Amino acid sequence: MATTSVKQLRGFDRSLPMALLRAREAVMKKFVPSLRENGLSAQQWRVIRALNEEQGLDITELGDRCFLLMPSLSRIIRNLEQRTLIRRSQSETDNRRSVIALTAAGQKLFNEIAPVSVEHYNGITEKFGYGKLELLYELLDEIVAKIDASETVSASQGSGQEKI
Amino acid sequence: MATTSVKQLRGFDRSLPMALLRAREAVMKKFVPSLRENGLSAQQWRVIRALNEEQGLDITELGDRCFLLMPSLSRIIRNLEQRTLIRRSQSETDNRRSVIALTAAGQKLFNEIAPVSVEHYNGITEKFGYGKLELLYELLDEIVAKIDASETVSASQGSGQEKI
DNA sequence: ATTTTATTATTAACATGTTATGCAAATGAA
DNA sequence: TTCATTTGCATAACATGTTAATAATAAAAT
Repeated sequence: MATTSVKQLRGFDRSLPMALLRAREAVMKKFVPSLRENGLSAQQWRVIRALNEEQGLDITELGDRCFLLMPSLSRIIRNLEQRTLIRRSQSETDNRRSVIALTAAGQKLFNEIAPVSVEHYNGITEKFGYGKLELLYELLDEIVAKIDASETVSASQGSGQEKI
Repeated sequence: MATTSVKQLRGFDRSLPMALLRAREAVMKKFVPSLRENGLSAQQWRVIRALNEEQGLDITELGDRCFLLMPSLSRIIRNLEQRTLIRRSQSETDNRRSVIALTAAGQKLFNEIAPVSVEHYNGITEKFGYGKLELLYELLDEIVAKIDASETVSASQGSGQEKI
């Protein structure tokens, strides 16, 4: 089994990015079609979900929470606004900021889809086991933390950005 | 902290797809820039890596190994072929198939990048711990297996799809 | 042999990922 | 205030993700 020779580049079966990608695909495989039936992409759903958790977020904050880059989010916001699932208004304290909120239609769509999402995740929890799922979350959080820590050398030192 | 009410839709911090996505981003964050310096995307690198492992793959097989869909792969192949990093020839037993191989230039590029990749993954292994990394692989493999198993009810029966 | 079906690969069309650029508004330094 | 810098957001340009449609070849069925 463990014929992987040390210090060699691992095969795809043991590539961490590929393993993470495969797991993500497996988890989403069942849910994406049900989103499509409602005319939403997975990313659009993330935005609606974030706005359901908290209304009136600006676009930068929304990007952080949904893990979307600004250019993608900018297009998604435009799309959802045209479909009147969200509403965009101007911040009163900062004229650069847009403030986003769900419309009634957007809220309604969320309420329709959310139960299916809950059921889906419950199914995965049941199949995989609650304990293992929690362990997986812990490991994922930890690997992110360790990697982030190792590159945040100081942020006040000059050693963070030079040599662009 | 753990105010997540049961049977509710989890917040983003406890969404499995998001956790997997974040982990993947963290792992790749350091490596993608070094690929870009060599004019390659992560996906193009996957293709080159797969061809280094085994030459003469057809495009379908390449897609399976690199976890890329045919349309994406079709464009990537065209791109890499134009840059003469790969060579495309016709299968002699099946006129539909293309057979792909690395050119000398492609092989050279692989040899230049591979050590950096090895070093990167060694760094992650060191930071995160070998045991934990193996545990993470196991959990990821297992969740994929469990999910796949649950949807492969029989494939001949009709009871595999309804009630999404 | 002819028809049907399945496989291989491409292209179309649209959404998103990603880096670079641009611009307007806010902030800070002089 | 004036000027430089930063921040918030949009757009450009190109690569990829994704579903659907298409063309060519192969395999199977009749």
